[in-house]
Amino acid sequence: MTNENLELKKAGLKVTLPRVKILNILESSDTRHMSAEDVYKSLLESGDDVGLATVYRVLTQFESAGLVLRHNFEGGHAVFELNNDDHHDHMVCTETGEVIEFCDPVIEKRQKEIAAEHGYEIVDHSLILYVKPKKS
Amino acid sequence: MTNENLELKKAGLKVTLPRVKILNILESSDTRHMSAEDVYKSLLESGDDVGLATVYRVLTQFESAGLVLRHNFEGGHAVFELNNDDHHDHMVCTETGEVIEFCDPVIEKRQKEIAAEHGYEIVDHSLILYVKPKKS
DNA sequence: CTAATTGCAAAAGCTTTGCAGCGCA
DNA sequence: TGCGCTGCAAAGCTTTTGCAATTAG
Repeated sequence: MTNENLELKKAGLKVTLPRVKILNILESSDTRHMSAEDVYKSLLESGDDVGLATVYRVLTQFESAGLVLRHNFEGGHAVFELNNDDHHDHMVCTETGEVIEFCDPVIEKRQKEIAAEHGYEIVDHSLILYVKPKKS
Repeated sequence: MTNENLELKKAGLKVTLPRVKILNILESSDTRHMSAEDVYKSLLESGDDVGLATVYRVLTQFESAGLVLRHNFEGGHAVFELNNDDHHDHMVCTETGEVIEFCDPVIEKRQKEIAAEHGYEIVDHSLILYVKPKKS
């Protein structure tokens, strides 16, 4: 049994064609961050006839199962990426749209401390830097 | 001339009733962070007949003018707050919806450094901590 | 007076949902 | 076979836009 199928089973999801195909696209795409529309178009290009509604449903199920992460960058639509369990934040280039991942222990630590100072603990967090190439 | 009117003039916007009223609501509301819908409902409650479309248009103009800031917290709708020129980030309580503002120099500094390490400079950033009350 | 602004309704864009039919276990 | 899944179309939500009427300067 393939790796994808195992992941689906573990998530308690039936191994269906649309789910396997969507998982494949997320795994093989060279852009790690895709919108539902991106995934949908990618399916169409591969000649696979999957409805957009199904793409949304499957991505939402994957998110609940912890297989993918959903981000709300600016621009009105959500983007999804495979969850590799290596937490990171994002830097989005405002000129090229390029997305760079990073993780900074100093920031992570301060976040926890700040929440604690206010009597809270962190459930989740979202840090996005909107950047542009530096003139050197 | 009132303070609000001056702010509008400075922003190059005609001093119209809807604009003054919306600015007033933002200034006098006890919840600093309001959605367009919140502002709209608040207007209706005051007996002011302003269209929702106008609320959106005015808030967008205010944002362009630097009078307000727009944030995309989770939940599918944007929230607006008056821009006091004191930069801060946000902590949103997932249980009560309460919004707490904070600013941490250590994090701010690291953000700039990280962007620079990748050859970028920061245009804008968004840091939101989703938190819950800590069991003590 | 004239250009900017508004209100209404319609449209747009992303996402979700109802339902009948299809497919995996 | 049976329940879950899919596709389609329709609806939902927030936000934007076209246009005629109104208003500020």
